Parts: sequence; C-alpha cells; structure tokens
Amino acid sequence: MEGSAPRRTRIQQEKRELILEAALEVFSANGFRGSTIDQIAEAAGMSKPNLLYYFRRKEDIHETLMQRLLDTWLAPLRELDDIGDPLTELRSYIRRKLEMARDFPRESRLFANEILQGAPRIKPMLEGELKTLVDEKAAVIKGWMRAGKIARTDPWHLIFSIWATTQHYADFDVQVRAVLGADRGGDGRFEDAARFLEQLFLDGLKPKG
Amino acid sequence: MEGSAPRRTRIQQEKRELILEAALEVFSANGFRGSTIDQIAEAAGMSKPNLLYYFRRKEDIHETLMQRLLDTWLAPLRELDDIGDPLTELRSYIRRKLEMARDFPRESRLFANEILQGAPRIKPMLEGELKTLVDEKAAVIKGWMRAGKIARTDPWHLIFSIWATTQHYADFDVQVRAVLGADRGGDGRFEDAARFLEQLFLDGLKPKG
DNA sequence: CTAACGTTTGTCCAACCGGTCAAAATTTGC
DNA sequence: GCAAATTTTGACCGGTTGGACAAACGTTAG
Repeated sequence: MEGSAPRRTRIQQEKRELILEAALEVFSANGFRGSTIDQIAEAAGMSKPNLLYYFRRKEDIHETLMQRLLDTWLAPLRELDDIGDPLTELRSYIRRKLEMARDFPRESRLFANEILQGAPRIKPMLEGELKTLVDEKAAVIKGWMRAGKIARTDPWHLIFSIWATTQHYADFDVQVRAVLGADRGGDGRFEDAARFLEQLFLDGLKPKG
Repeated sequence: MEGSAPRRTRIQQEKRELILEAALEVFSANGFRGSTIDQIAEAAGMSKPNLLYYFRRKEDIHETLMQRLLDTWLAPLRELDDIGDPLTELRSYIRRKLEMARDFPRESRLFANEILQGAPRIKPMLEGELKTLVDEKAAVIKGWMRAGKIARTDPWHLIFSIWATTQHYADFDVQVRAVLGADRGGDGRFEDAARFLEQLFLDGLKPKG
C-alpha cells in the first residue's frame, strides 16, 4: 500500500516542513517551471543535494504542496452550511474567502498558477472531489432559492463569482495595488473590498427606491 | 530615438506576425519561463535560428506581445462612456469584457501570467497608464452615484470585480469546465455566465420584495 | 548576368538545470 | 564511547536552453 505514511525522524519532519515553506514561496512567485531546485534549496537554507535527500524529485515537492493546499483551500466552502440564515451564510463565506486571500496569498497564487497552465497535475481532483463538493453546495443554495430566501439565479456561477472576486485580491495583488495607488493600496484595501463585495452580492448596483 | 519603427520588408511583416501568433499560443499555455524558443519556432513553422533572425531575444517577442495586448485589452474600459444610461453602460461593459474572455482567452491568460509573477515587465504601465485610465473611469462612475443613477459604492473595487468575474472564465477555464461537467460546461456556459453576472451586478442576491 | 541584399539553415557553445553518487560529517541507539 | 544509521556535502553528469555565427540559399534591381 502506498497510503501508509513512511516512518520519519524528527529531523525529517522539520526539514520537510522547511522545504515546503520555501517551495511555497518560490513556486507561488515563479510557477513550477520558472522555479529551480537551487532557488528552493537556498530559500530553505540548505544545499541542493541535501534538499533532494528529503524530496527525490522537484515534482514531489510540488505535489505534496498541492495536496495540502487543497484541503485548506476548500475548507471555507465545506463550512457553508444549511443551518443559519442563507444571506448571512453567504456573507460569511465571502468574508472567509477574502480573509484567505489576505492571509494566504501565496497559496492562492500557487493554485492559480496550476489552473492557468491547464491544471495538468490536479485535473482529476477538479473533476472529482471539487465538482462533487460544488454540486453539493449548489444544491444547498438551490434549496434557499426555492424557499424564497435568496434570489433565483445560477448557484454554480454564483460560486465562481465569489471565488473570482475574492481570489483576485491575492492573485492580481500587484495590479490592485498599482491601480489603487500608495494611499488606498495599503492594508485598508481588504476592508474596502469586504464592504464593496458585501454590497455587491446583497444589493447589486441598482439605486435604492 | 527608439520610437521610430525600423523599416521592414513585406516578408518581415508577415513572419513577425506569424511568430507573434505562435508565441501567444505557447506563452499563454506555459508562461514565459515555461516556454522555449524551439516550441515557438515549431509552432510558427520555422527553425530556431530563423526565428531569432526576426526577434533577437526571447524577451523581445514577449515584450512586443505584451505591448500590443494592452491596447486591445483595455479597449472595453476606454469605451465606458458618460453618454448613455449608467446601468446600461455598465451592463454592456460587463458583456464586452465577458466576450473578450470568450474570444481571446489566450490574451487573458498571457496577461494573468504576467500579473501573477508580479508583473516584472509591465509594472510601470500599471502604475501609469492603467491607473490613470481607471481613475478617470472611477470619476465617471462617481458622477453617476452622485446623480443617484446607481447605488453608492467604491468605483475602483467595482471595476476590479468586473475584471475578476469576467476574466475568470478565461483564466480558470479548466476549473470552470471541470466543475460544470460535460453537459453544462459546453459552449452555453458563457451565456449562463452573462445572465448570472447581469443579475448579480444589477440586483444582487436579496430576494425581491 | 551579377552584385547587393535579404532570408534560412546547420553547427556550435556556454550556462543552466534536474538529478546521481560516493564520501564525509553528524546524530542516535546501545 | 562506539557502531550503526542518518544527514550533509562537493563533484559530477547528461540533457536542455538561449543565443551566436558563418555559410548557403534566394531574391531583386540594374
């Protein structure tokens, strides 16, 4: 069985974490092909052969990183529950996603890089696990629509639009900062974004009355 | 002066176009560092040294491509005018942007790649030309808000959200198709997206009445 | 026809990159 | 303290890549 995790010493645990942290930094900034093992090794403070002692191949690092990423990345959507008030649920989903873009921009960019290149390594997971999860949540949302709790619309595209608008602040950060300029591009931009998105998703742009 | 375009023969014009078309295909699929001159040369149906006769360096191809891209890419925003009805103007801006994502996905991905990597080659343009244009259009939108034609909100983030939601269908195409599945991921997805986005931006998610 | 000019190709090179390997240094179990 | 196991390193290798170059080929104007 491959499933059984190999026994690891304390040093192996620590060094592997160190490498993954360094690799996240490098991969998210340069993409997979744009990153070299030497860069990662240097960022992790070790020599290239030393790094290759812990991860046999460059791709193994990327794969491990990607597997871990996906769990945390989809956590907010998993939390979307049928319990509370629908509009409140959606609002807090948007808020959580935006917080992830703010707190884990490297993870967001790593993911974006992978998708942009056609998701060669995670396509099966997108068509399997991810699709299942989204379909499930889309059904929940549809229930809310039938109950008249939120406006009728396409739940899948609704989810896409939440992903797009929130991740934009991580993936396109350089552009957002450049356009907002020095004064408005500071730390406050995420609060501005949160306020804007809340209004957009709840009320749209039509003037009141 | 660098500004004066070098004299070019008819063959040079044609071959350069051929190379740029091939490079767009390759760069948008693999990123800058992930693409090789050989790949581009093969896609353009010529030998590597021959390609290098028309573009001295790999970076020159990318730069030329990027410069051309930006004009066409920002055209929809430039068209956003103060003349017509504000809501109609915004709606048709969204529609135009979505059509660009549908008709020019390679250009969208090329741009996304560049921004994701920190926009090393076009940052000055983002902070200059792009910021100026967005600020100008944000002022127009603010005028509409003051006149009570659309709801009051942050015009910059509104523009970001339009960019994010529309380009998502080009940049994250693989994911969108995977999640929608074979039946709904076909050609109709852009029309579904258009309908959804129109509703989102105009009315939001609150149920009527 | 031919000289000048523009285009194409084969060959080559130096740098880089992913990965190997054996030997040295270090840590760990007893 | 010592042997076994683990970790680290320097040297090396084969393949790839961006790019140079000169020679060959084609085209065109006189």
